[in-house]
Amino acid sequence: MSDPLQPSLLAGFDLGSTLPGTPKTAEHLPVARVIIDSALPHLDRPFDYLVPAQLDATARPGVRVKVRFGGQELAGFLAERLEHGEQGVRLQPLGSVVSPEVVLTAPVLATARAVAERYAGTLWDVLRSAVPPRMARVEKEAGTADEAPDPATPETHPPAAAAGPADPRVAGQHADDAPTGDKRDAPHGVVSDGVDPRGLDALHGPLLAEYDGGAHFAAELAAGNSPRAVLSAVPNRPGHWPALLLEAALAANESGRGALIVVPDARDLARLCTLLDERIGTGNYVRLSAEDGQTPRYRNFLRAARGQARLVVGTRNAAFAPVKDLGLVIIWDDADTSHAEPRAPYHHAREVLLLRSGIENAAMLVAAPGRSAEAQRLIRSNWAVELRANRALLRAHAPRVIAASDEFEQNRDPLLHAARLPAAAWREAKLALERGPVLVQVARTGFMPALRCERCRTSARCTKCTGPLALDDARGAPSCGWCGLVAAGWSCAECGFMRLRAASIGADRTVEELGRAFPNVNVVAATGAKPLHHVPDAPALIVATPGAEPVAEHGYAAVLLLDGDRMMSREGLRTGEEVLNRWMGAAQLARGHVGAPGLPGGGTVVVAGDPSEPMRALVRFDPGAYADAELGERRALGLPPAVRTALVKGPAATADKFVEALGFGDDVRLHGPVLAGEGEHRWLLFYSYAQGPAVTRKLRTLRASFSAAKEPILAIRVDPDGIL
DNA sequence: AGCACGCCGACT
DNA sequence: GTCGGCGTGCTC
Repeated sequence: MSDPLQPSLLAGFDLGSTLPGTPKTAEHLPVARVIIDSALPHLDRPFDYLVPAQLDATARPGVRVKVRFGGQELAGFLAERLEHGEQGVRLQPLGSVVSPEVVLTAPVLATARAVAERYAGTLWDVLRSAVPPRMARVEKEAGTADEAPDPATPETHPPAAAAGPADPRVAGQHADDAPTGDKRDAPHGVVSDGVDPRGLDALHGPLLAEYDGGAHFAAELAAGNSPRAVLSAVPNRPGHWPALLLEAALAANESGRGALIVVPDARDLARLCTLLDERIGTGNYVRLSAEDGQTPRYRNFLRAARGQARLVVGTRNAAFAPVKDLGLVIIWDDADTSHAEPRAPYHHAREVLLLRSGIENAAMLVAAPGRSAEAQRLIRSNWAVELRANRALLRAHAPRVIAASDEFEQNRDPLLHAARLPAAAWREAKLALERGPVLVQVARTGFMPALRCERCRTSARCTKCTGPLALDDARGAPSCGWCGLVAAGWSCAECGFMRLRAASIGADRTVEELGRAFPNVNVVAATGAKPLHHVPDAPALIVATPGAEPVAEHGYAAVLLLDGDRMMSREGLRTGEEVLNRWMGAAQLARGHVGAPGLPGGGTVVVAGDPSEPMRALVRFDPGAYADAELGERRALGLPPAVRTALVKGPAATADKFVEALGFGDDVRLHGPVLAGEGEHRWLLFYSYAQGPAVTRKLRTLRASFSAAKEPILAIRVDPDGIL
């Protein structure tokens, strides 16, 4: 069909052509620069084609095309139309325009290019996550590019599990209504996930103004300027963060610009969308999430691409969403690991938005319950301002935090010991259960994978390299966490016993044990596998793994953080930061110490474990200070994110040759080679932010020439997480 | 992945 | 002198 030599396509197009049988080319801008779908690094550059006259109208920049390349038909995006191609190159005709829909806008392409450059990856890899696959049927559905958003046609997501009942009164409200909304619109009796009906009045107030510099930030947004800010949200305010982010987005809308909000996962997205449905109406924003399924995802993507909404919200790939006149990008909880793309080039949504805000001259807001070291770096380098919560407000909303070092207390009562419950935690929980629900955060199984001898409790180690043995679901048998050796037929080095016991205790077992420690109390589990979004304001013990904590309507009377020591014991540069973030995530769900107007007070957080810096930061409820101290320390040690890193991995000979050929001097620290799997070598590079662009450019070009020389393609990861 | 082009051996 | 082996490199 796309073969230009087919007579059906040639019919009528040989008039004025240079050769008989050659189709006539477009008169104006006859050259199309095309980005082709190729996994090969040395082909990661645009190629030019001639636009046949018959494709002139549809071959616009940003459309999907098919082109002949080498011997095969390849998919591609038309990047731009030009008057001339490169000198001395015989151009082939464009194969076909797959769809007239413009799915790759110029700023998104520029962002994707910057991301590919920043992560030393190929442009096509980035575009694959930036532009969802085409679903042809969706394009034919009702609704044209010029049609106004129609709230009566819910072209959006399937009903989210957590979504509350829709309020018909808000349908038809438009995004460009006053950003503060109308107090009379507060729906009474509508209880939705994370939104306290009694607190809704507060949602309509200027929430940003509660942060130092927040009012100014909002005013700048509304005035059409592009300020940049980092913010740690005030805890214990059900529905606070979605309302806060919406307020910023609406301020940007007020200046006539679009806004984009990226959240870590479907659960957070459901919370945000519930609020958006109530406040601006389902038809007035676009939701983008890979979890919605391909067809709804493409349908929503098209609405954004056609400019039918000025607010786009979604998970990490939404960072590339086409938003007309983008004025503000927001990332919520940038420390959440879900923001990192698991496929090449492993880009992080925060970095994508950072690059994009620069390219589109858009404002940026990095908001989180805690504070990542990267966000702190933005403050330290004066790239962004810190919006600090009003201290009185923070004091009222922050819970009382008790650090319980459990060493001596723990062993007294066998029931508490079994439940890993320090006496102080038990006492607080007992008291709190008279006032409301109590959250118990336990570490995820994967977080404490150590195995021990079932008889003598000696930790199980690899016989070859003494690395820790771990039970891997995929393999079934225990294997070494360092060298990967499968330890079949293990026996204890200390006592010879042959059975292992998992040192990890899953949420389900904790439920059992807590049930015994708290007779007559309702104990339920909330984990990733068994999610629970919302719990009523009634006495109960809620056992949850980090990230899966349900929201309590009026906050938890107490929050117990039990597995601190186990979580802290994991090796890794970011362990402290991750643990604090997990604690903050749970602690922010506790009631405030004093209690804000309309909200009960008396919230307590008990954190069990040995004293540590993250624990001190939690007690002070100051994640910013902790991140700042961490960043200072990393700078002194020359470790990320104070510096940037890159990982090169592949067959030993190629990897070594590659690193040597990079030819970096003393300004790039080289570590390696480390044996990484079967015959593979891994190298680590450390370099400054200033050198970042030069280093990644070199990595890309060298990888391209290695690829052209038919060397095996190396894995390159820039700023990899979880390696150090 | 395909296809051109090139260098060298075999056959007319 | 010409045909065709397949090895190397390019693909708009």
